Amino acid sequence: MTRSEENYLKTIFHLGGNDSAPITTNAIAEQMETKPSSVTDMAKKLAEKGLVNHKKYQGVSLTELGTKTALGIIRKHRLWEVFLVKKLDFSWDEVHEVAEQLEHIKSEKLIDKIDALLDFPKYDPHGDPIPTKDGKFQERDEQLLSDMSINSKGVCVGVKDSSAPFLKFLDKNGIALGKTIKILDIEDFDQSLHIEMEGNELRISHQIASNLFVKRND
Amino acid sequence: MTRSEENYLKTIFHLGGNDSAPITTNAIAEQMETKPSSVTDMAKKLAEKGLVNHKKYQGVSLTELGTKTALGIIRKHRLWEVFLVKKLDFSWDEVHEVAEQLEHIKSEKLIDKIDALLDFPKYDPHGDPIPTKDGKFQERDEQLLSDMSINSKGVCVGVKDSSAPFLKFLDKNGIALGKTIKILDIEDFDQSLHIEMEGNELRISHQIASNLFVKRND
DNA sequence: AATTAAATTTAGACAAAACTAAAAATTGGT
DNA sequence: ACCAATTTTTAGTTTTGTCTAAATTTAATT
Repeated sequence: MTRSEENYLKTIFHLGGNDSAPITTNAIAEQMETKPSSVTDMAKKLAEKGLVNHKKYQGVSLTELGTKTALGIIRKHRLWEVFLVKKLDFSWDEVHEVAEQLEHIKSEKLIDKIDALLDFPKYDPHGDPIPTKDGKFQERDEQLLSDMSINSKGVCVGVKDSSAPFLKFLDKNGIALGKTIKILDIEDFDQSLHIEMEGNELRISHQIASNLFVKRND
Repeated sequence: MTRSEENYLKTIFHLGGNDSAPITTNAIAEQMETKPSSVTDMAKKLAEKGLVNHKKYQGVSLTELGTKTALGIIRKHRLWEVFLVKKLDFSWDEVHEVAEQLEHIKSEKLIDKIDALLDFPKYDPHGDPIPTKDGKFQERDEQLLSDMSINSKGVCVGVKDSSAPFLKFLDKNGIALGKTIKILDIEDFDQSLHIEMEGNELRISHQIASNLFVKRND
């Protein structure tokens, strides 16, 4: 497996899609900031290796093997992110870039030892679940803060957008995973939210709320 | 810097050589298990980037910039080796392969944090010195066990050959860095050594002794 | 000094992964 | 059902790093 092949598999996985709703080459190209023709070339190669299904003009979907492989890479990415935050004091907005490199290191023993060192974490610093060694996902009961109603409460368990600017915004406003948020009011005009968090009240836009996952507990 | 360029610089550094005694393309090719013509191609590229000096048919030597770059890679390699042994319980014969991959990760912050986590080690698990951030080497007063004389004593401080088979041999015989060795006798016939180490006596071949660095202390 | 042997470089080719531009297939609208 | 617009693929080119085979330079020997 080359680095490029691994990156394609990961992207295809993240774009979702299944046999009945395959991913278009255009979508993959846009996500990877490359050209559709390059995607077609790679799709052929991956199809030959049995990692994706690809019918001409009909898009791409992961095979079982491809899914397993993608999950392995995502597992490594997320474990390295936890390592960087917990052991090396990186902040959650700094880890992605480095993990993009570390996820391609080939050593089963290495990643298993990192897993053990971290005491087998279930979630990465952004709240995304870490697949188990045998490719199982710990799905979680969660919903977007923007989908909740007035007076409901929930614990912040993840972010949908894990870009540095968004994460820095959260830091600046004291929003972090594990904190409990109560919705005091929702503005009719722009759907902005008035929330309470650890005794403090603050206002956040709908766009912020629609990128925060919470676990409802009221 | 591509991975390949980094590997060439590292190899050229390890082969030693200086401006008055440059490394031949053949030597580099043999070390890297590639062809001399490939080395010539890369030598040109590295020369253009100011990393090596290369005169046609006259071999290759590192420039100051090339040396600095090579030391940076070697620093990363050796720090990762220490990490693998101290934090993840790898044995010293397992670390090289993985470190060969990890040394190419590009993040100054990452390697500085690893350095700090390990409490700024001066030597790697094979006793090789770790260059400082500004490219300084901690040279050490050491000599080969095979160059010492009868009745002299020394502490084992490094291995010349760090291949897995040799390291496993040492493990099997209880030889490790930090142990004190006294030479009881040297056999005229084959230069094999009769040594004492922590109360035990054993016999080792000249070949073994010529791959063990000790610091004399008698 | 000439010739041969060895080392090194050049020239041309290939594979991987990308690109551009052109061709082909699909989709949607009428 | 057809035409136009969009999407996707093909064909041909580029770059990086490698190779083989041929040519060239250096070194060694007589």
